[in-house]
Amino acid sequence: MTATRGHTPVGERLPTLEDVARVAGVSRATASRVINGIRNVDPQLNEQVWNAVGATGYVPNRLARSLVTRRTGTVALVVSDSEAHDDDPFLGRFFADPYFGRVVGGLMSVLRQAGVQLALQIVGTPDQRTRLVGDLRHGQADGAVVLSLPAHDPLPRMLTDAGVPAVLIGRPPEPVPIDYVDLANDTGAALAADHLVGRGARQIAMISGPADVPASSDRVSGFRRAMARHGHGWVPIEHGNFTRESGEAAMRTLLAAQPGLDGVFVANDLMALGAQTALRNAGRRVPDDVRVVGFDDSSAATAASPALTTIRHPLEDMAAEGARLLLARVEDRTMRVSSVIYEPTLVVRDSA
Amino acid sequence: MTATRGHTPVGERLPTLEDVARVAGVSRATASRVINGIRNVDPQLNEQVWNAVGATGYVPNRLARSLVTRRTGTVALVVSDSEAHDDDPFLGRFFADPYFGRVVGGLMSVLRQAGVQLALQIVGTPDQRTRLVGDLRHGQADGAVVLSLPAHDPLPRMLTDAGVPAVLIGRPPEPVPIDYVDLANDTGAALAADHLVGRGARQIAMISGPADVPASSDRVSGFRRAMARHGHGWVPIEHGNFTRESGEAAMRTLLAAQPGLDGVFVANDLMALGAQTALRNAGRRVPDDVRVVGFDDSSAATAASPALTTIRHPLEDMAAEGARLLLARVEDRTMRVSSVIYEPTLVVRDSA
DNA sequence: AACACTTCGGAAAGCGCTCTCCAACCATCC
DNA sequence: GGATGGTTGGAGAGCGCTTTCCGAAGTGTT
Repeated sequence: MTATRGHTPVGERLPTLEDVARVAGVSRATASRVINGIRNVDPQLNEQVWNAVGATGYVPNRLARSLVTRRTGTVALVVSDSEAHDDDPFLGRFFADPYFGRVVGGLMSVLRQAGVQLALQIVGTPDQRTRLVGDLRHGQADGAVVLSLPAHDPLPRMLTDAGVPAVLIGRPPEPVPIDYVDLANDTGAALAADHLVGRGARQIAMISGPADVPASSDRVSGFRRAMARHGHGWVPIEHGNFTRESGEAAMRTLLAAQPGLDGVFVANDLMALGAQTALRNAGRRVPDDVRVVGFDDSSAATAASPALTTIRHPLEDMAAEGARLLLARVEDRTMRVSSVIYEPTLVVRDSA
Repeated sequence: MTATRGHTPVGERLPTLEDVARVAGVSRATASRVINGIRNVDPQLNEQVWNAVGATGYVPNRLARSLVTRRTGTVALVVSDSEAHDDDPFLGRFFADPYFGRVVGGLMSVLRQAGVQLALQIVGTPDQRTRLVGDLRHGQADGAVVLSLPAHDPLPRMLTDAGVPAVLIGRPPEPVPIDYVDLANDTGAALAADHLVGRGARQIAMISGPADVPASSDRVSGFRRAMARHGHGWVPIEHGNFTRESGEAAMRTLLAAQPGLDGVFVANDLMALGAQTALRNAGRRVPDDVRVVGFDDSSAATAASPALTTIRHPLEDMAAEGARLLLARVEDRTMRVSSVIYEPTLVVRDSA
């Protein structure tokens, strides 16, 4: 069936508010009021208008509406990657990682109910950043959720300066007056430390992520502090870059330097997978010879063998809270800048 | 610094084209032409306008522009889930699955370069479908990429009827004149069959997905046909629902019915993971006692132990092609309806 | 019955932009 | 020198909607 079958035809174009008004025998203003439920309108006219809406098959034009209301019913999900080239393979990995999807899922769980849609934006170059901020100031979207990847990202600051409602997933690398949700990474690391020690490990090392990523450095400092409390004033740490391969390499290095190692905390599950491979290749059994604790409780953790003991962050909940925070700020821009920190939990499986 | 620092102030509001024109000493029309690079404009005026743009910090308002050009520079990514309740836990799983992210990554790789952004939409109820189609007809987005989950989804048909440019990822369950990209699921299943037989398996079964999902039924029929060619006129098949748990359960059932089983093709990696667990619990070694072949080559496949032999689909490439197809149709709506089918490949790892 | 007070619908002014006309201008040609 | 053709810039009409501002009713009070 064609789209207008059964409707009062109005030529080729889509029915507009004008058409509805004409059919209902009222003015455009009245039709608008009825449709938006503004002010008391005579029940009689009210019905006439709704009938006309039905007869014409009218659907409001969001664009036109947004132009005047300055509200779009859209928030931007900005993936900020300072090194992004146009076909950065890194981005492919990023999207394929469940991290991205979990964030989207968490956001959508809140946004859907508010009837808000999510527009995905990727920015890499300074140029793209400027354009993005410009578009956002124009109300291209009502606000932005920022997934900031690089260590020194000017974007959060630019957004606050421009007065764009924005919320960060993960704390800003440098202090910026911006709303954010984050995980207590240090507490999570401490949980891992306590567990390793509790399981009787004596020679404990850590495989960390890049030093300049906040989440990563927080895990390092949290782990160091907790280990110190357990009497380990110094902990060998090897850096990786959150990939499986880097975890495997780091584990080999660690093992070479300290063959008696019997416990390792790895800053994410993917690297932990690599570490397990390295351990297996070195003839170590997990968890009997070496205890391994990961971080993230990603799907990799349950797929691993032995299944990974790891630190779980409620990423969906965090993202959902971020969405709520953003929506609140869109509503009231003068709201006090706030942050919400989530506590991670230890998930004990087989690796430690 | 405030946003207008260093700019010719124009009061509280953002600079408009009008402001630029005034500063440049030309008419709004001329300023518009310069900014959009239309027609030959006197180089002198051209420069004046660009200077004015710099001086005012002007950024075009996309909304206003879209309203008149009827082009938004946005395509919608529609996740169609007929059973979606407002807080459907299924959707959470869907987003967390790398499938979603890989599609997004593939789409973005093309869309980014075209300067097009992606707006995520989830539709479940008939009501939401109608609204979505209405919005799309209005040019809320230039087109739609549809991820259709349910078996009998009216959405594809609705979109073509409404004349909205759209492309499906995965073939439509019922024939609809709509562009789509898909995987040769049957060929992939045949690959698995050949491999299992080639490895010497004699008693082969399959764990399939829901019968009414095209991708799933194609894998079943492809597998059956290939097995028939190898002389296995009949293959026991147990249904799962693509989750790990259902794979485990299906494997147990299969094993109970046919203890001598020595090869199994599982319609996706996640269920294959579950199947491996069930096999291990039943004291079967993989691949020595039972060979296992999965499907998808998801991250679960490499994380599994033993690592999964599986069928790889180039999902990113497929999504990218989908984006290209859509962009082409947006450009030329009369384009012939076309589909692109990708060939899967066998990835041999340790499980078979 | 005259007054103030409230309620309600319509006219019209935008929101910021594009693009069609049309007038003005320049160069060219007979 | 006037007619011709080709550029180029400006005026202004929209795109579809919301919302302010008013005037016209309707309600209640003295």
